[in-house]
Amino acid sequence: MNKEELKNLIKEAGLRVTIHRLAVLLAVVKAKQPVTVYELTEILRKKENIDQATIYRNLSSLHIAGILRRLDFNHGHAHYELETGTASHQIVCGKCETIEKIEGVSIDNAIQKMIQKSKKFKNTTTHSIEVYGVCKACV
Amino acid sequence: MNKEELKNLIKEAGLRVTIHRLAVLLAVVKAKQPVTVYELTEILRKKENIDQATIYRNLSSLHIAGILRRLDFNHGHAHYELETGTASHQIVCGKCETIEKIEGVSIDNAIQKMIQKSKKFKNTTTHSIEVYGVCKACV
DNA sequence: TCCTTTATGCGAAAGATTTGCAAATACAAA
DNA sequence: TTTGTATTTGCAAATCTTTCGCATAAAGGA
Ligand SMILES: [Mn+2]
Ligand SMILES: [Mn+2]
Ligand SMILES: [Zn+2]
Ligand SMILES: [Zn+2]
Repeated sequence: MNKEELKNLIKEAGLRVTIHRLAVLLAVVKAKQPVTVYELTEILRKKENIDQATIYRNLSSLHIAGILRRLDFNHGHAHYELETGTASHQIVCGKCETIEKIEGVSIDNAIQKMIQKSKKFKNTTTHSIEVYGVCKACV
Repeated sequence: MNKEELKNLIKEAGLRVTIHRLAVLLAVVKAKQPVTVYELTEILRKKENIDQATIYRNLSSLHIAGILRRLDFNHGHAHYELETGTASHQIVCGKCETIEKIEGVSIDNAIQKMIQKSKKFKNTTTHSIEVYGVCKACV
């Protein structure tokens, strides 16, 4: 995902391509893990002169537009990552705040079964699995 | 899970069985969905004279003891349910705050694969799947 | 360039959770 | 049953996270 592609994502969502919005999106995409507002503030305040409220508003608009995914991990604060498709699988340490993203494992069958069993939902868009444990560093 | 069994859970965790702690646990267990602090406050303030801080502290101690599971659902506040085993599977509406618990779908194979792929974790304890979509009422 | 809508900065407010401290309570030992 | 000590609670204040109001600035189509 290069800068031009990200610009197009924003445009296609009907949002305006501002310096700050692009910078927020770029920072989320560059991060190796789902990134918090606190971390984004650190990253962006150095280069840009960007207000905290602007970060929150852009994360929100990009999330509503379906460009970003929001994850909480039961940390009491939000984390964001690029909404790439339908799945986001992570292992989360219950002691420290380590998160490890795991790719390449599908649970599509299980999701289909869940939708079949559901009474309130006809179909779904995305899903996330959080597997909890204690990481090697914390054992 | 009756009151005596819950008392034993608390004792086995090395915690003291106080009226408030038992009331909090009982209220969580009785709820049909993962319950929020706000809801617990409403429920418990009527019968008991219990402070908000006491609710938070008991939810925390019961969670740390492994008796309660905490779930956020990206709502910006915590929800709690009884920690029954290893899995908690929900479908969550992205518009309203509807949550539907789905039971009877296993993803143990996928979890095993995730642990195999992990570099930071040797084993794990619990997991949750949140499937996101828009519920029939919100479509 | 002009116009209208959308985005931003700033400060304040709201919502969620945690903390310090003194008083009350649980419960094991005597 | 009484006593002693560690845990729990109430209360108020603090902290952390997120949202909002409003005036100004910027985006982007006409
Ligand atoms: Mn975090
Ligand atoms: Mn909720
Ligand atoms: Zn850890
Ligand atoms: Zn809904």
